[in-house]
Amino acid sequence: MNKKRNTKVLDIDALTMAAECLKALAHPHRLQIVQLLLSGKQYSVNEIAEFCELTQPTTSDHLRLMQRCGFLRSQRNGRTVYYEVAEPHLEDIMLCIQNRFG
Amino acid sequence: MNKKRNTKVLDIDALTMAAECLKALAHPHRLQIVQLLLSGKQYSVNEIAEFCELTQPTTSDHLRLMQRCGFLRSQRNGRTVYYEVAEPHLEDIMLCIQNRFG
DNA sequence: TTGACATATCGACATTGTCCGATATATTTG
DNA sequence: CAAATATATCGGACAATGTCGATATGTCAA
Repeated sequence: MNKKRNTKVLDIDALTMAAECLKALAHPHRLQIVQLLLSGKQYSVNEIAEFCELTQPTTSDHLRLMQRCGFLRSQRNGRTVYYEVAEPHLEDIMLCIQNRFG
Repeated sequence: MNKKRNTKVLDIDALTMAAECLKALAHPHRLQIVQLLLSGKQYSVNEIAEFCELTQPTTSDHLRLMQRCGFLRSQRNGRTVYYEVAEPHLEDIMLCIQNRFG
């Protein structure tokens, strides 16, 4: 027992947290970043900025936002910081999205 | 061939549409409404407003927003308008969310 | 230590989102 | 038609977000 399966109806506090995380995904460039990082590789801030055609500070803002809610993780190597996916569920959600819009 | 399976990498235009839809979900009360409607039943605006403890106009705003992006559908019966889920993928996405936060 | 490079943070500004009260529209009932 | 009920829309107040340039911090190389 206490298998603690999913599919539980969430209360308003859990829904508030979920909404925060959804907001962190609900942006074209942030989705683009997630898609890039889901390839499994790590990418530097500059590589991501170039890929998304964003300025470096804006890119850094997006990355920080997604890191704050646990979607991404960063790792410094010398003067370069590499970002990667930290939340396995991200792949499921991106599959839902690609399934709906692809 | 042309099985046109999902899991395609989306371009920036598709990601922009996806982000719009995610924004429509990224709100505590709207998630609460979706959870309620996913029970399969239809609910009137007033029932939803009472359930979410919102005013009637605010509830109507939320419902309209989710209807505009195809998540919900409405149906008038007399002077009452009933809302229900129109997008089957909503269930998958809510399962992802409940799986992550439940 | 100095210079160069990569990233993070800050301040300002425009845009958007949320919410409500007031009011308009639609429908039924008398 | 008038009153009552259910919903939709509008206008405005206020908060949150997105973006950038300027600049700070961190790291390496010489």
